[in-house]
Amino acid sequence: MQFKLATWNINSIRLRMPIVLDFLASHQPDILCLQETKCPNDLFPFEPLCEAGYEHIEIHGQKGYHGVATISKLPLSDVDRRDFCRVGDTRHMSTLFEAGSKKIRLHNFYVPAGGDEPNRDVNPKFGHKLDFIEEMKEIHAEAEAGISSILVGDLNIAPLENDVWSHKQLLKIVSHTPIETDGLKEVMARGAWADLMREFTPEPEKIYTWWSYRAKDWSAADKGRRLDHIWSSKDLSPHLRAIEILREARGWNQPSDHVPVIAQFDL
DNA sequence: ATGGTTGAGGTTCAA
Repeated sequence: MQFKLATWNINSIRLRMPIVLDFLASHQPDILCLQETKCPNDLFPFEPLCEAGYEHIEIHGQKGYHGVATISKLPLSDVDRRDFCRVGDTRHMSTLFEAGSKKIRLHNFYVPAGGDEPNRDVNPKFGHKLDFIEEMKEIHAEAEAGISSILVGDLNIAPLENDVWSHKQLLKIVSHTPIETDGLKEVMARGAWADLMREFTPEPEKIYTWWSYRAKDWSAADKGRRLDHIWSSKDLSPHLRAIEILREARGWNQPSDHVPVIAQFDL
């Protein structure tokens, strides 16, 4: 079967509902993972999503900040909401689903942005980010016998040189500092994860999923970064058919600063 | 070197 999975940092699900519904109608992913829903659980807009054909929805939200949601046409089970760094943030949720002959554990992550100063001695938010990455090293793609894994989300790190508009100019900018990029590569190596976006589009081609709101003309300047990721256990790599980064979504009405990334599999 | 924009939910913080 064809299986289509999307991930998108939505920066407020309630404000963004019109473009979420447009996106679901036009691209019809089987599962959409959202980050930064910024929505308390009791205010989550279940009804319009159910009406759009997404009857299986799991959420992990809080008031004002963070928040992840996994919105699915397929049944979701065995939901796990893990409190990384034990600070009470809603930054992770994993679910289990079946597609074709595969059972798949799906991790949905929103990694801390880390503030402006890349020094944990003066910036506790950067320390939190590094601690979060350290804890992510425990997440293994082959953790459960007979179950494949996919990990998606806004990881707030652009690990490779061509994941940013200028490697040299961003080396001291949070999201592309060596301590972060090395840390994320170690998460991938230890957990036996495959970087599906880069398997489909190898370096040196530049790929971005985020453009700042602060640019005068985001598209002309094109100072993007690849902060959103789709990883999988290595058994799923041969089943990948396509990756699509929906750059046009950055130009939609009242856009998020991140765009959806879609992976298509033949399972 | 600095400022630029957006969102939530208040009169500022986080991104």
